[in-house]
Amino acid sequence: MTSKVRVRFAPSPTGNLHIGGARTAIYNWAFARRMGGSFILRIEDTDPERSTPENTAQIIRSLRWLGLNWDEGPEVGGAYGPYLQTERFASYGEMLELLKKKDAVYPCFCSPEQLAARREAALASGSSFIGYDRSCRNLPPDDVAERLSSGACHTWRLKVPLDHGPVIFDDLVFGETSFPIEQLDDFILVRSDGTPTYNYVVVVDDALMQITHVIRGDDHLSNTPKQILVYEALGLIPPHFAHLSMILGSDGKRLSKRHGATSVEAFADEGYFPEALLNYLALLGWSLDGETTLINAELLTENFSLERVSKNPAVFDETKLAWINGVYLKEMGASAFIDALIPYLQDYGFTRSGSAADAPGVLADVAANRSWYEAIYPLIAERAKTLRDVCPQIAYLFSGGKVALDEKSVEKCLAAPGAREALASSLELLSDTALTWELAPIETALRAIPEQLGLKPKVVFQALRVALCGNMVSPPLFESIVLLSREQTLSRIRNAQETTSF
RNA sequence: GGCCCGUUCGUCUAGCGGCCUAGGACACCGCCCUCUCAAGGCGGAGAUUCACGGGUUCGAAUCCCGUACGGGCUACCA
Repeated sequence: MTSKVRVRFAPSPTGNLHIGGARTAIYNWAFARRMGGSFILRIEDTDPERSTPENTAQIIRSLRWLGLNWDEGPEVGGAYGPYLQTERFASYGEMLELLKKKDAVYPCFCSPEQLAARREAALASGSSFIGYDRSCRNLPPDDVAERLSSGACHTWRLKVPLDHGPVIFDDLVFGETSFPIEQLDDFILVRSDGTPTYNYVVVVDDALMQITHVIRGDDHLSNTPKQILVYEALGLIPPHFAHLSMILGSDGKRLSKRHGATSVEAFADEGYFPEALLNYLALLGWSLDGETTLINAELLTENFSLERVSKNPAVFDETKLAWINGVYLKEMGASAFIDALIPYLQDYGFTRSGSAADAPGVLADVAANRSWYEAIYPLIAERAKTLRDVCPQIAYLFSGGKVALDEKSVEKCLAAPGAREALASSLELLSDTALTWELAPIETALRAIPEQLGLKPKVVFQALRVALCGNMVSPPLFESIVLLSREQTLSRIRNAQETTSF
């Protein structure tokens, strides 16, 4: 086949975009870009009960957030539209007429109750085949015509060619796969209410949109032979298929809400970067070479290949995602970091003027104190995995002249022998207005204290840390002092002295 | 029940007949660095030798057949 590659991602908007769907979308996109083909987004919204426009909008937002772009689909249009299945009903009807003309389908008048009863009976009798028994397949033509004209309730079923032989296709991930024809029943194409079923619409849409490669979850592997039969009934050549194995939770079961965050949106809210999620998902089930753990969109789209997609299901490991996210955090730079952090600062209500009622908005505060905010970045970049991690760690920078002291830390560091002297000396040195409020002079001055007092550096600095940051664990001390300003630093030391005086 | 698919360190994976006494990454442990925590550097443990059992072959994690386990389909859901 020499025609241009055309692939699609076809989510059904019955919820938000999940990790599994996101990975399928990424692989389709990467494959299209790698092959110089087209990536198409099609919304499968034929289930009116569960599909909503909100979900569609949400899915599109998540795909965009991930950095994916499509050549055809909602929002961008294209020559093979519409791209919402609910707007494509006419073609399903036309194709049904074609199938009727080819005598490839027949009406079935069995009721759902009858079918269920027969299925149960078949199951109970130990029969290996529990599909439709084809009782309407050979009804006398006159009878059929009569029932049809009298408006009898009926579905349309595919007339599976009995002499077909096994349905064989070469899956681009799983290799040659074969299904015995006896296992395939005359499944329903069009329901009694006139709506088409999934295995029918997906074929019509993919055919009409001239999709060349169907890349989707392997829960569809067993549906593939049915769809191939529809292609054949229509007189069409089926596309290539590539099935992707599932993503599992840590317990080895299919990933679901039970496992915590599973939607792309949830990860975005947690403060994961799109580049990091894309990176992680790209390598969850596909590998560049077995060595590469960090990959960006460019490298991915230059090298993606279906041959290197893994057949095994993969367990989703948020710890590794977090590690990757940390790498991106460390590399993004102060400016981008602060921009990304703003929503979280707003969440916590952090501004330089503390929680005063007349505090300016976070946006204005950041704009007015840009360099101060950017100075936070080197303090935190190595200590946080996600943006949401950041705020608790930098809360002490936003509490003004006072900081809440952690009890345990006070006990361990402020109540320790030498702590009082350390605070007193620090207060004295830092009060000296001759001391320039910059990192080097501050650090030089404070580093002299341990020797002067005959104390271990650790004792002195931990006491000061607790006094200033409220906790024995914090970002670097001297840098924090610079950010806190002389006024706040002195105030916090005095405050700590009061707490510890006895 | 039937059909289909899968099975390499805890996890993601490399491996497509000899380079494997199985490599990388995350996680884990230790040491170094150090004002704490991280980060970083160095090292370690970790796969009863590649689910198990048979073959094929001079030679198998790699090919074939069974078994076990897991998953999917078997809907007038998608």
